[in-house]
Amino acid sequence: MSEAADRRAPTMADVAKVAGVSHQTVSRVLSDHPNVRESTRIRVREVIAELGYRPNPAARALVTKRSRTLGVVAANTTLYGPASILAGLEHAARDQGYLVAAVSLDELSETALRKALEHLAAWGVEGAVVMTPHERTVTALLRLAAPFPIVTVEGGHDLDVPGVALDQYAGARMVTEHLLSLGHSSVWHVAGPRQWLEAEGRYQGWRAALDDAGVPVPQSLSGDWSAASGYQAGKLLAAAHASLDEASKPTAVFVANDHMALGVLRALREAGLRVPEDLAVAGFDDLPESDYFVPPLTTVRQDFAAIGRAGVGLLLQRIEAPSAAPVHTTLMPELVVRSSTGAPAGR
Amino acid sequence: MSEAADRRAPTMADVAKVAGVSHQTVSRVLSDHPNVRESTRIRVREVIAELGYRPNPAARALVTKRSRTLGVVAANTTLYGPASILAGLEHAARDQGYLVAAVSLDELSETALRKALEHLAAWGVEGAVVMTPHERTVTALLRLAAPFPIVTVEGGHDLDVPGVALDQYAGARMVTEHLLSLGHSSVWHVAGPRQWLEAEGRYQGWRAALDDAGVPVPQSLSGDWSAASGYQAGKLLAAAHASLDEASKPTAVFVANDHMALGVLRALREAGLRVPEDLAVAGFDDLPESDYFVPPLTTVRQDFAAIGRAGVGLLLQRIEAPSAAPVHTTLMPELVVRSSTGAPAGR
DNA sequence: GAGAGTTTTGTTAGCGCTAACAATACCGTG
DNA sequence: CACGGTATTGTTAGCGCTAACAAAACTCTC
Repeated sequence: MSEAADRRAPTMADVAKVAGVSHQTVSRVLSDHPNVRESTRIRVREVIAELGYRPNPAARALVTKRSRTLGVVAANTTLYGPASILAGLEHAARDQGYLVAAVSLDELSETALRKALEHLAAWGVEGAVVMTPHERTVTALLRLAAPFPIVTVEGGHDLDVPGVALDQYAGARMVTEHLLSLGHSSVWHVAGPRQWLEAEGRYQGWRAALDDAGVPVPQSLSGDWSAASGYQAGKLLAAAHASLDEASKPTAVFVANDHMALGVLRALREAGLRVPEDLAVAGFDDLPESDYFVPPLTTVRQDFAAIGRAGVGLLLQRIEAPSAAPVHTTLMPELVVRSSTGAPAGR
Repeated sequence: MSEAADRRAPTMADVAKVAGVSHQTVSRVLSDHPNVRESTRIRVREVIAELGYRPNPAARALVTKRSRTLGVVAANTTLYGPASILAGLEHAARDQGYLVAAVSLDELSETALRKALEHLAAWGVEGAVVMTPHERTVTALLRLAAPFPIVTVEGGHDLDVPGVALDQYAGARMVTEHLLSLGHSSVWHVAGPRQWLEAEGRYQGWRAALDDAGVPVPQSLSGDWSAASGYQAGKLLAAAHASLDEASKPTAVFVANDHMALGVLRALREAGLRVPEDLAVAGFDDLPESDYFVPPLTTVRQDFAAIGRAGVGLLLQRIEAPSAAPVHTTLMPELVVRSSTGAPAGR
């Protein structure tokens, strides 16, 4: 630290001078170019370490036209699912040498999405993953032309944008069939908001399972994913249980996510109904705490890390070959059976 | 689109040529420099819109030496609290014209933190917010010299790094005093892991409240923040309730977070204890679903958006004046009373 | 309507890096 | 040891932008 006032970060030229080579040779060492004599490589590496040299990413991006940055646009990042996917995406991107710029949408409007994409464009991201659970977001995305490739997560597959999604339909079928196999004459459903693609997929899977089994399809209820809305739906279920005749009263319900299922459980309990004896309940998501609900919740688990890896993989592929046909990746969920649908005594 | 093969993005020079001005004038329009004739400004703006010109952030960063990017390092981003803070930080940063690069730590080691900071450094962030809930992370942070300013969130205040934190101590006192005011002879505690600063703060607040009230301090239990660990602690509490004499058995417990409180509630229920009649329970965090636990949980709420704003504010301040004395901001939590500590009948 | 000031615009240089090409150094061969 | 070839290194240009300075163009005044 004796060299006075030289507080600015060392540049490639500084390294070159100290090592007694040209700056280009330093650049070659940094990019692992094969044609560098071993002794030179070692010497340059020493000087780099000694000076604490760090390549300037802006200069590199300027000349290579690659920012090595990916954007991620997500709504509801405080929910377990989206948050897990975000973490998975970041992990995968970092492994590939990319920085992740996160933008959270606090509202699902086209305007908010446009602003988010513009923000990312202004910083020159090479591509972005957009978590588009909502129908509105998807149509907005189709209208909006971003200056970089885009991949969707949970965005449905009838798009000409590549995407990764969990097979909501299959997951819903699994739970419904599990409930039917337990001897229930039918299965009720508390759906999520219809404009959410996940809600729609789960609804369709539930219906298809009932249709295939040839059992009657009860009126479906719906909520907004929150425990509060599940509680309201649960009160309706309790009322139906109390007032309908033996043949048509609900004995099993598939709730579209675990948070709402929590609300349902509470409402049933308050109404004096026992789970699963009077009414079996299943959810979707497998929150870490779902095993500690009263009773522990049967639910559907998804592999978020895999979703993140697939999303980043698809995006990088898209960046390399922007014109290739859009690819869709579908991941399978897994049924987790706990006592809310059977084994009344609990763990 | 008639100009063939001109697929590359327009540059400032292109805009200048079309508008019949020098590129510098375009630059001045972009940066709202006052000395530009109004008619020129309008003309340039038109051409910018017409060509769909977007300034190249790498070129700008190269010459200004400002990336206008902030890093955020966080562990446990799938938990409600950290996820909310992350969203708050992103929001505040975007308002200030900054991009947020998110890095999630999947392990709390010094190595993981170092790698995360190096990753951010390699992309030239101007500063970073590090969410350092764990003692180990904090000491690691002190050892690690990042080439940019750092601000901590929930990192404790005995550092020479500026930080924002919620007053855990005050929050814990509030709950404990609330329970004492209800007539309980003492309050038990299920703590978080001791190395977590939040856990420590809550523990100290609980103890201080008991000491000040001159009541006996029961043995404290502890968990790892998860519902599973809360369940284990709950079993111990139930056992204590069953076996201790009337004077020393637990009648009230303050659990260090809502997830563990959920586990405690389940264990107590399984043991046949009623909440709040046999044992009052309070948590900390106020999850969106805490109002739907059985029974609804008394807890402590924090303002995450405010934490985000404060963090970004502190960081920007630090970037402007890196040498200023470290400032610490403390935010006050709020007690939310629900039926798990009283009003047994519920809502 | 010339001179001094004030706007407004243009010109030049250079941020730190990589790509392309040019120039050496080194190798084995006959 | 001169030759062609290959391995290694150096030189030059330029990515797209802002800062600093230089030059016009426009104001006023008297």
